[in-house]
Amino acid sequence: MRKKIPEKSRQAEIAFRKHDHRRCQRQLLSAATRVCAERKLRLTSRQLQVLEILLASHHPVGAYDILAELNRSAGHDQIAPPIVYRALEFLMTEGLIHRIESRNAFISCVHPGHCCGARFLICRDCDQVAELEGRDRGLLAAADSLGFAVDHSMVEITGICAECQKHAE
Amino acid sequence: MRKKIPEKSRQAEIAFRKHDHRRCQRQLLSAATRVCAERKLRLTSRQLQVLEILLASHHPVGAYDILAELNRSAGHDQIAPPIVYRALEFLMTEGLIHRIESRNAFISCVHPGHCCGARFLICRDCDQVAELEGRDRGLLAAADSLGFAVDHSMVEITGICAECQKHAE
DNA sequence: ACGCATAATGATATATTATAACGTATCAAT
DNA sequence: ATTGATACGTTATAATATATCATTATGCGT
Repeated sequence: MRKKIPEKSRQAEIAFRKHDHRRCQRQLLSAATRVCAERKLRLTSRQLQVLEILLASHHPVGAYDILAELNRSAGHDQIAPPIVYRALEFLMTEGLIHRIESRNAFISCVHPGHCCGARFLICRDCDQVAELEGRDRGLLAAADSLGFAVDHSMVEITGICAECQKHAE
Repeated sequence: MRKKIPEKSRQAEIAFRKHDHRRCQRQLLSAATRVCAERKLRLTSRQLQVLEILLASHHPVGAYDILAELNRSAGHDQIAPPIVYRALEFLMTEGLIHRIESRNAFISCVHPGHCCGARFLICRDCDQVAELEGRDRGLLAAADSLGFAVDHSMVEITGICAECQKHAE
């Protein structure tokens, strides 16, 4: 018998569930805005642009895809890589997005600003990424027993999500 | 009270312990040779060369560092990237080495050929990497409860190892 | 030993991802 | 208005990875 999933993590696997993404997007955007306001940071229009591109889906997006997207809407003056990477760095520092190392790509965080030790399930069929909330107690305990002081943990699980398994049948 | 670490995983955090690395290296090399023999695979001299470079330490090594190392011993005819990447691919497929995604680098496996769901502790001070053995039950259970079919898992924990913490005091 | 199929290597070119370095613009606080 | 901090813009280049095709080595059946 599995323990009931706690209230706080209900949104965790939203990527794999059918949901009103418009709404999801709006909520995440306003949460991000709120986080920046609380921290007295200005979220510049470039940073916002990049964040919005990532909020558009639960797929990871590469820096150069973001760049292309920006250039599409930029008109004639082309934007260069550093601009994207800087915006990404800001957003990561503030915990509004994550980097998916196994893809060299970025994804919006589903609980902006409150993330530590995020863990991802990456569907290699639909390419969507779900973010499990909460720390991994077993792992941290193992590190602890070796006297290892954890700084940052990165967990990326690749596989096939429930939905895609159904379709494959 | 912590459960006793099982026999099988005793070698797990060897990277962070003082040990006779010559011996460690020899053992891993012969284990790798044995694995290839069992699987009726030939371990070519290139592949062996690359493996030996990785066995030299418990540090992750970048593909281009390996390349440089090969070229150092190669004499005048220079070796090109694809050669290294191909050898790395072979070694990874056979579970003789791992890729450390957060570093874009590679490291020898401490239990060659029998690896699944390896988890790494990466010391950002001494740069050594310990490989925890065994799967992460909590994580797999979480994936399972969402109906997610796990394929491959990547766990990389960054921090400071016990030894480096002592030195920093 | 010979020839075939397979797999690994070698070589060239290029794609993809990321950063260094330096100057300019913006904005808020004084 | 001046200043200090931060983000932006621009150019160049570093670092990582792969596509492609020709060549060589190896294992295997005869």
